[in-house]
Amino acid sequence: MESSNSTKKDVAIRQKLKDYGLRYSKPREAILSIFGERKQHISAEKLFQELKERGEELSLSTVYLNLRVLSTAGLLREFQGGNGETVFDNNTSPHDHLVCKVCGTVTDIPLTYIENASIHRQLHANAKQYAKGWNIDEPDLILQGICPTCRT
Amino acid sequence: MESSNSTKKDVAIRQKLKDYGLRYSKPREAILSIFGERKQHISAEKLFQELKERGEELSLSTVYLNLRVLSTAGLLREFQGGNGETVFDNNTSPHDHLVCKVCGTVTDIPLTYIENASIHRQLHANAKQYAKGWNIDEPDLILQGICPTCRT
DNA sequence: TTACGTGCAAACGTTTTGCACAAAC
DNA sequence: GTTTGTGCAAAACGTTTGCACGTAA
Repeated sequence: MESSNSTKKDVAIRQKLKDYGLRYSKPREAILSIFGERKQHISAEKLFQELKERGEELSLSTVYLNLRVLSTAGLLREFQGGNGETVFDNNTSPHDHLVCKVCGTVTDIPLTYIENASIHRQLHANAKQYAKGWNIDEPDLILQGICPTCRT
Repeated sequence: MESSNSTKKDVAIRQKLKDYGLRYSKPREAILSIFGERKQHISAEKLFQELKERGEELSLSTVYLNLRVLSTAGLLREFQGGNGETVFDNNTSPHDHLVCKVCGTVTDIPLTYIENASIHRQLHANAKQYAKGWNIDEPDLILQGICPTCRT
């Protein structure tokens, strides 16, 4: 059972780690496995809870450490949520973010809706013009607002 | 000396507090006084240091508390800096923000450069279209990048 | 066998909170 | 006189770090 459960995905994740120059470890596989399924941002603490629920045995500090390592390597993207939590998602699908000022919820805004090429080209050009010396080649756009739940 | 030093500005700040339904206190005056001068974002800790340098006697917890109160009242704007610090600026002049992913530096991008009306109208329209139920009437745009200092 | 990942516990920096006192209205 | 702000110290929270051990290559 266990071996049949850890065949294809296992191999894919091992390869991905190798591609990014990282060693394989069970915690890393578990973490990447979750990010592979859910295309949603998640905090270290919540990720740790989810891993525990799945029966994974790893420590919180390992989660923190690997989220950093994986982000630095480029496998994950990291940014500040609205309530002081650092949040991660996988870096594969380009999209912008909508952050609730009240509860900190982070919601994706897919390319097709907000990130049309013209807007980003303008933003990028203008920012570059003003922020000389900055490296903003990857336009990572964050809009703030108040989510439906918090409006009440 | 002291009374002549606290005439006009004092009165203006007292009035502003009253307008926003807040009581006057010496710490609040000192805090608003700083935000009135510098149109720059500042963290609670740095604000506390600056107040101490000016000879103001107030506690760090009072700074935190009042930054919250003043933000909630609408006198200040609050958002997450790049390194887990919450940062505040006064809410008077509309502008966007450029945040360094490495050191957390927050740089203003004035209206004229990045926030031209057309971009914001597009962003706003698109976000509204997608993020139904969200309240994003105040487009507060955050661009991420790496600042000149951290590029090396 | 060497370099790197892990777990634990302790430390850290930022922010919040409880309480007794003081000041504003 | 009542309501609200303050200072202090302690606690809470998210995150990092040091170290001894374990595991991948």
